[in-house]
Amino acid sequence: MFESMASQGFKLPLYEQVRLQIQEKLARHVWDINQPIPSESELSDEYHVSIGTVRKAIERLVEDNLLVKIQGKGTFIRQPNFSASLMKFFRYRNVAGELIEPVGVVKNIEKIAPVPAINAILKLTPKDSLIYLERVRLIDGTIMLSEKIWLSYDLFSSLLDISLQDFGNLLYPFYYDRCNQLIASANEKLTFVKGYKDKYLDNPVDETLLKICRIANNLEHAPVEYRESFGRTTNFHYEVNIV
Amino acid sequence: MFESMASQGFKLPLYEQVRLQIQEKLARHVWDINQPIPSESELSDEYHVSIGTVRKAIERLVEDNLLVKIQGKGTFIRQPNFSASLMKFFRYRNVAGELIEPVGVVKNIEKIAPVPAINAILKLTPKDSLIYLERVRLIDGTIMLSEKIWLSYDLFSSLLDISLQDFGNLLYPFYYDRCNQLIASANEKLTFVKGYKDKYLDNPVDETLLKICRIANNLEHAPVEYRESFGRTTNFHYEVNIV
DNA sequence: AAGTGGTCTAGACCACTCT
DNA sequence: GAGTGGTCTAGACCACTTG
Repeated sequence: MFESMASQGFKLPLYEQVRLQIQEKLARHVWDINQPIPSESELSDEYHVSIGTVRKAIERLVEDNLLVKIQGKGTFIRQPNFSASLMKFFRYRNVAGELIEPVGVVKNIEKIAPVPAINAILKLTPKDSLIYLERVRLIDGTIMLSEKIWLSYDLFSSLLDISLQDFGNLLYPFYYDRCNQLIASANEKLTFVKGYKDKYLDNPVDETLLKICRIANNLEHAPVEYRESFGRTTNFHYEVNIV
Repeated sequence: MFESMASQGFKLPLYEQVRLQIQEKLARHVWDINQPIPSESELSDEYHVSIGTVRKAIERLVEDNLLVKIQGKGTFIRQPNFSASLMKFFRYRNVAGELIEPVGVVKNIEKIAPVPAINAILKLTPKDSLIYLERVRLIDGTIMLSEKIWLSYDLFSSLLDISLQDFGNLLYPFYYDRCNQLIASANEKLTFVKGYKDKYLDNPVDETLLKICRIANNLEHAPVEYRESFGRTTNFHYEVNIV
């Protein structure tokens, strides 16, 4: 670990250095996703640190939801579960009275010039290009939400190769599969607007609409998506756990 | 630690037993809140376990926000900070355009008979009495939110001794000081209602109102408060971090 | 200098899973 | 039985705070 001590600066604890090395290997998909990663004793041999130090490094990665330990079997790479995702907070009640996730349909995706406010939010330089995406969300075939999404062009350019109808119901799996960006956390602000007329949303002009602004972050806590959603309040349902 | 091993059942790891012992002392206010708790080596002597085991127990209590470690000084009991609390998510924009927390005024508090639905939410037996509390929240002197709050009578009976005007702007400090209940987590559901006429809220009858249902939990993760808030959407602002 | 928590080690034994 | 992670120990040295 001596070279990495030098390259990382002398202040970083050993277990943090080990953590970064493992995290880097995870990002490079060095290990088979269906097999356990090397055991703690193997890793302690590989990095020439004690097993306790490896355990502490892995402990951190488990906290960050990158790894899962299973006693007796090994330590595994966590598979993101988008269908039961923590990212899904709002639902609508359908005609049957069930709370369901609105179906998503992408209407437009294009490369656009930088927008100062958005570039600032996504912590990009003022001259970085963006991807702009329009998407609607439907309940029982009716558009309830209209979403405007901005992404870094550099990170997400491969999304432009997908034709609109090939986008599935969820976007985040595409971010993950195509662009290697796993959305791990987010900040949401809910406010209300009145007199807003949306391109896709068929709302009475005097109706109060919900506006949701989301900044979504990847595993490295870097903001990678900014989203503004305009939604009808009828049958809307938002649920969140606060800790 | 042998007696406690017997009383706790033989399955609980040592560090969990130590954690529970420390947690119990915290609940009984055994230690001065302005002084560090006994050092890790003192605790390892007291409980006859290794220092690593004490460290693991304390680690858990730090994660639960019960303790704070400061290197070189010691481990301290965490003081709840209600004014900058994690519990404050919604704000309103005042006439000056600033986002502020609405001022809270308690209008009514009384002991009431059990309500099956509420008793179920608070995980009480069907015959446990309740405390019912009505409260309004104001911005610039205008009532924007009307809150109905239900609490366990057994846990919160001492609140009945407080006269209405002595309740401060915040309720949770009273829960903590008078009833030893620290609110540590919560679940909130936001929906909308139309045609609801509130006793305190001076809203047009056709106005869409926000309805917030909150279940708030103490440090032991037990639900202790159920709250339904009806609010006007004008200038409303809700913000949450999702992890 | 003394005391605190922070890092790191080496090794023991236990509980669980697979074959 | 062999291999995995889970628990627990005993002791070393470092970094920070206070007197």
